[in-house]
Amino acid sequence: MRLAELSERSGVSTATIKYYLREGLLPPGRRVTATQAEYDEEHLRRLRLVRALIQVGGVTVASAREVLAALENDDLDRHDRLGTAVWALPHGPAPAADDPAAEAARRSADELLRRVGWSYGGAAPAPSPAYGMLVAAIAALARLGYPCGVDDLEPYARAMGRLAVTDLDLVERYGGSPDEQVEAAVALTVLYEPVLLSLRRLAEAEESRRRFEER
Amino acid sequence: MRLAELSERSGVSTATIKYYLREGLLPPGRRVTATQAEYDEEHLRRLRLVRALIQVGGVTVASAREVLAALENDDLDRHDRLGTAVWALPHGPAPAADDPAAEAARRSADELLRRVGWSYGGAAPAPSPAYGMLVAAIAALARLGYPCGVDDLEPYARAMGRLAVTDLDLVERYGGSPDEQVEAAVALTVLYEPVLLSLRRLAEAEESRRRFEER
DNA sequence: CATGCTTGGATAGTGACACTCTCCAACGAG
DNA sequence: CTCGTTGGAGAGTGTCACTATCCAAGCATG
Repeated sequence: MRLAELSERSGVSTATIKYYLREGLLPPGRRVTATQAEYDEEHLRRLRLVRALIQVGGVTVASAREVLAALENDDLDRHDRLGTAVWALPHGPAPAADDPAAEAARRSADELLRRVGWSYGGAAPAPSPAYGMLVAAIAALARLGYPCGVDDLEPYARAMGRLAVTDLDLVERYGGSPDEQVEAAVALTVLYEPVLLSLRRLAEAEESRRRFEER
Repeated sequence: MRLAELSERSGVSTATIKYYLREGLLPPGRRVTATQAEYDEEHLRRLRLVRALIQVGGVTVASAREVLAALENDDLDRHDRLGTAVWALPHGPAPAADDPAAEAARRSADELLRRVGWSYGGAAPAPSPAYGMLVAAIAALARLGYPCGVDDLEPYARAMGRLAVTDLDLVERYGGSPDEQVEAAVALTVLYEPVLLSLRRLAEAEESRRRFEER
């Protein structure tokens, strides 16, 4: 199909598709003549994934490029490809090393991860960016004086541990080749984030109504 | 304290504090002379909350202003103030009404909320922005062909329902006046989001290692 | 073949956003 | 008195995700 049809079927403007091509988020089409190119279903699928990452997942163009590159790296096994892709997802700046609140937060995080038995934290050779994100969030909570001790955090960690099992069950049930499974795992990681956050807000509204509403 | 001291104790530059004052995120200080103003602990606390919302929670300045305004609206009870504040939190654009994927997603979302017994969904007089966020995310998943049926989503909703109870337990244990509790509820809603997401990514890495790592 | 529309590629521009810089008059410590 | 500091206001900066404009090369039709 031509660029115009790719645009029509994806709902993305031709200008934006050209931008993605330039930025390397989409592989170039098969050149037919000097000024025309042909795109296929794979391009459409990839384009939809890019849109979902950027619009729904809030991933930046630069991060999306890294994520997609990791997905296509045939040198890695499934676990490492998934790890590398998730590594590239956006995460706030790592907390400063000299901040006392960050230092305490780091200790809380380490103790939490030890309790639930996860690696990839501060003790790992290369802690995941998600670990830095966790430390920054705990430090911010502590600075504001809100409860964020290990006992407070543990139920959240256990809940996420259970959900991760559900996540990967979905991925395996989704089936497909290992390549497709890795792509599915990344897509589900990112796209289920707004699902989780919106469900949590709805659940909190419900619970707040039960506890606080005055009639 | 002077602006400079407020800056020092919060770690926010004076230029940025002036910007927040201009934008109405921070109430003006008590004017001492024509060119000097005095700030107190309440300003410091508010400033830290603003920073946490913006930097850790990823809330925009405009949204933060609305959230803070809702917190101070004395006309509402606790539940409504919390609801209004959470209402103002950022959420993607609501899905188009004429999109068939969005329409199917809306039906899934409605069925899901019916199953777990929550209001504030599509059937409510004014559905929460979180509902729109949920529909948009489900629609994106469906367009990509990933599993997002009601049965797939239900465990996530139930998990978030349980966490919401934990959230509000934290708020009530935190104590303080109703005003402070509402502020705590908003802060915990926003600041626990990165905690949840980072824990989920760490948990997925762990689960992926268990299932996929080749040795 | 002439005409006029479409296509893909390159370049520069736009608008939103969160700051950040510059200037200025009024303090106030030495 | 002087000279650095303070708070306020407006303009400027850097980033980011597009988006509008050009242009030359097709292709479709008379």
